[in-house]
Amino acid sequence: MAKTAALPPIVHPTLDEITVEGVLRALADPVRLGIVRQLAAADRELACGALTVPVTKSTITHHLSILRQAGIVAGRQEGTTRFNSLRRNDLDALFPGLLNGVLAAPR
Amino acid sequence: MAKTAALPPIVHPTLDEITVEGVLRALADPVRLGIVRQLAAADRELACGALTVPVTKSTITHHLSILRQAGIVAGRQEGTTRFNSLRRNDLDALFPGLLNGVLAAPR
DNA sequence: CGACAATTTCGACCGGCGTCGTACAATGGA
DNA sequence: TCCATTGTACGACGCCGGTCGAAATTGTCG
Repeated sequence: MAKTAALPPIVHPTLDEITVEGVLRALADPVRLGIVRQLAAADRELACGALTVPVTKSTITHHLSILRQAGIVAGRQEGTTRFNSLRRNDLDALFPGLLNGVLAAPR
Repeated sequence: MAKTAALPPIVHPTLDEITVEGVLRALADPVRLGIVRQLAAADRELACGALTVPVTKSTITHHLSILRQAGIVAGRQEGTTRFNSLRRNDLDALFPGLLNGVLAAPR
């Protein structure tokens, strides 16, 4: 009981808070790019643990935080699990073609 | 004397040497993004000195070098002046929509 | 030739970021 | 109730990269 009411409210930037530079900075890291690619390929929500990345969990948390702040990823809490999804619609609306161009890249 | 430049041979990556991560890293800097925007807006070659950026000349050189190595900018030497242009066609071929998305961004 | 203009190179500084390990919190089951 | 699972918070460390100033290179014009 005694809910310490401390569960971190997951905040996401609104459309007008998302900047192209923030998005580019967030994507300009191999680990984060890998995460985005996996989310795009899965085309559904993925838990942190379902991501295949060459770093420790705490680092994953850090990267997901950056991706969320940049407006690229949305997070939804369910129990002890946090599901992450691509904000594809929002990104396409703001920067048409950007995400496609990135994902279509051979490398 | 038929001038065959003994100047620094300006090297540019070929299409298959350009990586999306390199491009994203290069674009993920406000100064470089400003340079790219100016080149895109001008739609022609621009000399270093014609760029409006809040840094020193030597820093501009550094940024242009990175943009060139990333495959975003092409350089052409003429006298003491170096003209820079966007490799728009190449980028569009590799990452269709990426450049447009970036340039169309409100901010 | 000599002065000037355009840009690069070099060296140095320093702040930020990616990384890890450990400790901690919340949840759901045995 | 105890514990396993899942993820976050925090502090520390090392390195990469953006910045500058000064010196060097190259070309142009008197």
